[in-house]
Amino acid sequence: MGRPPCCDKEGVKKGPWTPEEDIILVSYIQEHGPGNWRAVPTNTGLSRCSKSCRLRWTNYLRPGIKRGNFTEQEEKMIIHLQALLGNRWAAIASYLPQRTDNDIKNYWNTYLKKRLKKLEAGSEGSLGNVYNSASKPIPRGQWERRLQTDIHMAKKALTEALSPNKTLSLPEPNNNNNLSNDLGSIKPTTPSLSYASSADNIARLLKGWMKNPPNNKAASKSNSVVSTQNSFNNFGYDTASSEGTPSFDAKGNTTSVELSETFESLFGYESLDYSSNSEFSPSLSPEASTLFQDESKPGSTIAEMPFSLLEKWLLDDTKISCSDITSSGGHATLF
DNA sequence: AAGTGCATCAACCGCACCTCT
DNA sequence: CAGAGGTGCGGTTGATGCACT
Repeated sequence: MGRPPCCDKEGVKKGPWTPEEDIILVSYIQEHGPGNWRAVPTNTGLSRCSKSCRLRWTNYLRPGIKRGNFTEQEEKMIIHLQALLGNRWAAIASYLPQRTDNDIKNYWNTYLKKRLKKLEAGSEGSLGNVYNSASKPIPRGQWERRLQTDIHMAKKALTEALSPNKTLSLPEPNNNNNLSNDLGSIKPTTPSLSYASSADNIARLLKGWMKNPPNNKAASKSNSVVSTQNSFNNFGYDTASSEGTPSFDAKGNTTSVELSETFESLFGYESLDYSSNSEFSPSLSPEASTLFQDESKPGSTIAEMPFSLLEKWLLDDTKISCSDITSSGGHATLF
């Protein structure tokens, strides 16, 4: 017996979302919160598939999303994480605040993959810098070995971080900047700004829409959320109390592990430039928060999820010794 | 200026997983 | 335990814009 489609194909609108649809969707979510997507088209009157609504929200309308212009640090992170995790874009996105898996996937497929290919082909690209701060071209084998070493270092650090005698700091929501800078300690993060910045994000979108009337494609992309930006403060995410107060924190679990900075330090990155964007502070993206704490799963906590994830990762790989890594012929086939 | 090819990215599709009954 | 429904994820597509000729 075949499964019925998530939505009947007839009467379901496809294609780009209009600002009006965005407004409707955002208003609804504002009122009811994300989730129960099945009910969204019914309750809003949108002629959209529930999946389409969810996608639109998570990839575009959701507050706290940073779009375009990947920084060099983000680029490096993506490359490292892709090597570590493979094409698990959602997982990768969880380490890149503000970025959606779709965004990262697109960026990888359209840009990074090609550059890496070029690199592999022997041509020098700036990506060579990822593994060579001196910006010198490095032979493939060399940078791959270097990658392997980085991976090993990351794992080692994580192992230390997760070891019983190394306590993770689980800061108060507003205290997340005051974390150990110990290389091995994994910085917990709060999902804070994600939703906290929602109003700002939406305001930005709105600005764009104002500048580009709805008949313009770009306008239809962003904007929308006009009348709702202020009310995001009551979004159920408590963006108002915002000053970074995690909205997801309703359950009192703000102890997610932020690996991004761990990776940064592990790989010698400079800090991601959150400071350049006052809206941002290091934290998990909503994506990450979703990964680590499903809103619909009361039992799970931010604290638990990343640990199990990391533990699994470590356990899966503790068999791979450093020597294995460095002598494996230089291929990042860890999984 | 017009035509063509390429790049980008939002959105769709299908599968897998999870939860509930 | 099994089946159904809901959600999430990754791969892929298609529309659009841009660059080049």
